[in-house]
Amino acid sequence: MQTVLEAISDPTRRKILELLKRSELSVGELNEHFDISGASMSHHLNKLKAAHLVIPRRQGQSIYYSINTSVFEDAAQYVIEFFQAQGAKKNEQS
Amino acid sequence: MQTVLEAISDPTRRKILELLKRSELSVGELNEHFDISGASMSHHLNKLKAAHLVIPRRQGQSIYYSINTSVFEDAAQYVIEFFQAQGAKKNEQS
DNA sequence: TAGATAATTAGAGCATTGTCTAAATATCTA
DNA sequence: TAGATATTTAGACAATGCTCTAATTATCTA
Repeated sequence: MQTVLEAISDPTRRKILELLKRSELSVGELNEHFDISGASMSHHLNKLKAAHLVIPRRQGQSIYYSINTSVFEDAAQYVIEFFQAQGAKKNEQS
Repeated sequence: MQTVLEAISDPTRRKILELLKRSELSVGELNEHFDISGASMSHHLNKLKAAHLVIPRRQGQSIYYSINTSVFEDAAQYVIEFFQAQGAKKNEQS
């Protein structure tokens, strides 16, 4: 979970995830949405891969990335619970 | 929101928040739960303050910190939406 | 097989982060 | 007012992160 939270703490990587939520994209297609080098894009994709948030699929010369739904949902669950515990505390007090 | 996500990407700060969700604590009381110096604890509390996730209250020589509920809930909402959009996409596809 | 294209890896530069000790600030109490 | 206690700030240090260009790897195609 640590790698997931670090992964989504960077704005570029959150934007990558937002784009991939809409559709699978190649590295080149992804990079059209940013002002960074291909090497930097690879760096961010490596972090997302390390957190198992994305999955690469080679097709010819291109590599297409897509969201790893199961990890994405696990992360959602963790973060939601982390924050909602406060709501629970509030109810206890009232 | 950026500062909030960076704030919760650190394990020490998440643990601080978990402790404060249960009850307001002074810096010294908080620090008993960690193996770091008081200066490091101050550093983390500064980050949490910068994200408006916690609120300090001086009482005598001690400073008590508590969760800033409204920001905490805003952050929850943001993160939930960020992750749940993927669920929405899944439904579209099915 | 060469050359072109797509992506990753290597290596360096610079900023940021988390840690520490020491010094400074704020408050209490004798 | 002095000394003690609680916390923050200053300054330094090592590790990590994001960026770049250049080189490397993998694939396709003529």
